[in-house]
Amino acid sequence: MTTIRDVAKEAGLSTGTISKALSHPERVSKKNLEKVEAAILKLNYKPNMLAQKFRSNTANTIVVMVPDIANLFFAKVISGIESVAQRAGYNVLLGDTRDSSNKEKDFIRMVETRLADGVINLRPYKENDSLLPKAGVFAVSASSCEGTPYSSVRIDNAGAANKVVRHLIQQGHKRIGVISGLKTNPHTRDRMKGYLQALESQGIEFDESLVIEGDFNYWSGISAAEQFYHMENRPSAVFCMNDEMAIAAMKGFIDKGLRIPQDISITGFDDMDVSKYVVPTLTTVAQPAEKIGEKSAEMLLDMIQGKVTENKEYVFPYEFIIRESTSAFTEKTK
Amino acid sequence: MTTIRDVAKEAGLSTGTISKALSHPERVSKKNLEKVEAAILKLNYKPNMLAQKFRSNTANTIVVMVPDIANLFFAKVISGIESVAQRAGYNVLLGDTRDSSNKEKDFIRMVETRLADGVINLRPYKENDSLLPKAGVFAVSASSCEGTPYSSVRIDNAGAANKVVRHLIQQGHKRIGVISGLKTNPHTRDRMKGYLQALESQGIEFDESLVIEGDFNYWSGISAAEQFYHMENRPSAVFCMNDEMAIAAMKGFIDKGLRIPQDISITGFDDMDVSKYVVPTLTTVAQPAEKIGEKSAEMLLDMIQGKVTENKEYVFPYEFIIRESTSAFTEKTK
DNA sequence: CTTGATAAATGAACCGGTTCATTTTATGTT
DNA sequence: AACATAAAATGAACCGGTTCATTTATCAAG
Repeated sequence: MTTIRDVAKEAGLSTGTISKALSHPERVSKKNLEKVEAAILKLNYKPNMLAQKFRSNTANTIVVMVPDIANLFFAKVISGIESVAQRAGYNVLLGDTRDSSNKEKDFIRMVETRLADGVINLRPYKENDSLLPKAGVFAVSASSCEGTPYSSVRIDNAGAANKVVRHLIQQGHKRIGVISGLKTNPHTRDRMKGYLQALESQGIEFDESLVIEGDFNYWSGISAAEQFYHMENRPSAVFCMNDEMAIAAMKGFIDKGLRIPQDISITGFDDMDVSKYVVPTLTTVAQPAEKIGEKSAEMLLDMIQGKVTENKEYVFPYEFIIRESTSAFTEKTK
Repeated sequence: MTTIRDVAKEAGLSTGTISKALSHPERVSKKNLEKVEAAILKLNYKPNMLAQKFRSNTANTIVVMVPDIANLFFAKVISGIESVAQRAGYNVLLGDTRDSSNKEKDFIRMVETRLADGVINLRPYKENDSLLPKAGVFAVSASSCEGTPYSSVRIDNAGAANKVVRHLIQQGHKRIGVISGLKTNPHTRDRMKGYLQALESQGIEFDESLVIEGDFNYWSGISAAEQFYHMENRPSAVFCMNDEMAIAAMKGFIDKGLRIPQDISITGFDDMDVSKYVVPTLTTVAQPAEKIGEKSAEMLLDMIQGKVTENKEYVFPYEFIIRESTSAFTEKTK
């Protein structure tokens, strides 16, 4: 392995000059700059970045902790993070935590041990979550929820849910079912809040039996649809807390012979790509995933570079997209 | 920042002993091990991993170059890579190349500069691709195609395409359209080969006008469907080179009033999650994305650790999944 | 041709671990 | 108790960059 000393010898200069030629070429004479270049070329010298990072004590790396990369929403957020990080000369270390808090600890250790400069956490903060914040660890929570105790980027989940449900009510729906995420999930909590606010503001009484707990995955949507189908007094619309369950619910209802939206309206949350492909296309809430990623990365870099010291919260606007899966309430002929 | 020397002083031992206590505790006396532990706890010492990596000259990191993480297939492959890497104590550096070969060069530089030990490339190798292999750079191509000049993991694309098309022919279809990827894409080439082989083996003449070039994205599927729809002698089945275009084509045909599969059969490639959700569900080829990722990582680690020196090729079995979007050919009533 | 000021180059020290030849301590044997 | 041997501990050197106090070169003005 050729080192900077080899280059120095080859060029007939000192190591200090070589180093400066690489980092501050304007402070080296033209003549010597050429010599350095020639020597580097001749020896095919590649500076050892580990040595650089070690000496300068900056990893130029951020860790992104993601519960599951094979989730399109997260993948898009990461994409946004990557583009900002790359532009700033930072590397992105991927931390697939598989929802394990042990693994999260491992990744946080990376910044404690100077391997990375900061962390972006893609899973929402849970109460009593002792993981973050920690002294000396710069952290940002992307896709977070209300009340996160460190810097965070999110949309107004409650407001979005409120908007969706109000729309359904305005379309004449009175019995509006919910397929929620896990009750313990903070997003579930925020979105449920919006649902309840919407009912209340429109003077509709809350019926607990209309809420079926899912887990944000396909099969829970199928199973929830089944339960709704067999219900005595079936809801005329179902607010699903993500698109995956919404698409599953549609499939579930269709297989039972219901028509969407004529017999039952369905709404989702996230606006995954597929949501505009499915038949019928899905009414849903779009989160600017890529932008959330970009903003998170920008906020983290600002903290790392000392431009910002206190925690901040950034709330992105969401977009409510009305497509084919919802329509006005009509008295059904059974 | 507390260093190993601080710990040594606190414990009344030498740095060498501390270092050994951390890496080879069995070679340190019990008594001193306890002292070390106490000192570390007291000082809250975290070893500087950058220094470790620098000294030992092993990054324990692999770079994964991906053209686009927000693509579910890639995301799954990455997920597989991550799980293997994590288990082996390796970190995964994410390299979103956005299809730019400049960015690929940047990421390859990371292994040349000792920042990473190897590279997994998720985009297929193109002819005259001077990027890899390079001296001293361990590389594996996941999701590759025939004739990749370095270690690679892939499925038999040609064979899979052959199987799909043969199935359609056996169902009585004679005019089988193709929505291909970009002609320059190696996967397109391999799958096209399979299509041609299937036709030939069944004695059907190739009609060039039945091949419409797409780009693997949704809109190209829509546009191709439009072209097929207006064709004089429309095909009775269309082989799409990925699911996204297949789903788009279905939507395109449905919007024109065609029924699937009664009026036209559609097949995809990849078996994205959605493909079992769409109506009708899509007949397609499943690639074991996660396993491809795992295998790629295993192969790379074997190379890095010197267990394997020559290039290898691993071909995974694919799975042909027949769903609702295909049926036997029937004479249509226009 | 000095002189002074500025720009450029030098090279030793340093970052915080690991390594290994050497010394010290512990263990076992007769 | 004396000795051989093995186990444990030591600490200086090292990895390959960067940094900075110091030295040397450059150039304009007197």
